[in-house]
Amino acid sequence: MNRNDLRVVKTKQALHNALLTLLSEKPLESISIAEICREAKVNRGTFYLHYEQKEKLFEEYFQEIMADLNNSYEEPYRAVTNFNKDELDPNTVRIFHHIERFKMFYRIVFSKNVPLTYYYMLFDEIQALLKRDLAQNKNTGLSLDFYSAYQANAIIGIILEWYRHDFTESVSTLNEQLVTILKFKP
Amino acid sequence: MNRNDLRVVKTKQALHNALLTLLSEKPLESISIAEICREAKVNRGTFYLHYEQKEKLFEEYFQEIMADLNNSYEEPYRAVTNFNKDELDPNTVRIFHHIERFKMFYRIVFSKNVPLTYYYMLFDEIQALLKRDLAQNKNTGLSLDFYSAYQANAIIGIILEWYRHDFTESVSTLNEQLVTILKFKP
DNA sequence: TATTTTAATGAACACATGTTCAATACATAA
DNA sequence: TTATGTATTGAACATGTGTTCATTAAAATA
Repeated sequence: MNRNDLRVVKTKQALHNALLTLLSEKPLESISIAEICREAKVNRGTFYLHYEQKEKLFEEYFQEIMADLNNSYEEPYRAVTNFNKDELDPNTVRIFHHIERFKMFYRIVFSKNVPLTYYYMLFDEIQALLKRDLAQNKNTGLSLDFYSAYQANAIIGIILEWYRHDFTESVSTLNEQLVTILKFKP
Repeated sequence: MNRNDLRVVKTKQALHNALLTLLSEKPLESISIAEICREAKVNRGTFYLHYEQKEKLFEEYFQEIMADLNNSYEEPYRAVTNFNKDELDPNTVRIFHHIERFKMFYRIVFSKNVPLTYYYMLFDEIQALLKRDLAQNKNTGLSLDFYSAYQANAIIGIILEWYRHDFTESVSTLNEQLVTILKFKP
């Protein structure tokens, strides 16, 4: 399957557009593959030539979003992960901006009936960012795998709670909360 | 639908046993409702009388596991959540024991193609435990919702990483890692 | 035990899934 | 432009999904 073949490009584009159209009408879980194909005017067999599930199609979008998280927010996010807690400026935390920007996607990612795949994609991305920054600290007895998993998922915990509040709080409120938590010594 | 009616009890039991039998052969995602009903010798229509999806059936088991997490581990877990970090004895942390005990279930809960539902059930349970313990600390500017979400999901982050290592590390190694992380001041 | 109530059944329905295969249409490269 | 390669199509098939409804069987209760 040659990804550059115009036929392939056309088909994938049609499926992408069809999914986006349908997503604006109803949630991912109630969209069928047959429906996507009807909308895209693509044979159902052709769908299976490119994707196993409708989730794989959505995954292609999500990868672009993960690239955004990685590229645009790497530097400012590092400010948090460095854990210079007392010098930390809430406004340098960019991750919540990113989430807010792609709110409609994260509503899907965090919805109950969606597979864990997307959660792992987000987790992997943040954990990789953290690992890069934490690699310097060679603390004896501290496993980089577990420590980065701990910190990465903690951040996602806040995002999860934010999602459950239907993203009502402002980005700066979230930033302040994170900074307060990181500074807090019980 | 009377939950005490013997017919209901019998049907649910048959479906429970059928699911357990099939789960020992293959993953949840590749088990069909029709298959469960054939195995349980229950009419497919009857299944829909009690559950909407096969996931709801699995959920009934998982609720028992959550009850175990809540009951047996509440007290010792509190030792961690009190954040008397320097006095903390790694052996008092019981949550990893619980996970290890129900390893086969958590393999399902954390697998890629399973819906987020179970993740939320685990998250809710741990967050509720934390909220109970953290309610005393009335720290200005610190939201209990976000702080407990942060801490609860951080713990799950460690469990997630453990799952990805296929639970190879020992429980005491996990306990030590958690204590080290909690003591660590960057 | 006899009567009432209601859960379970089987059959049928329209639609979705996942797969196969020969026929066709359309890019790419000669 | 033509020849070659291959992505796409349509049709078919077995199976699964989710729902309805009259009938049957088995509990609860009187």
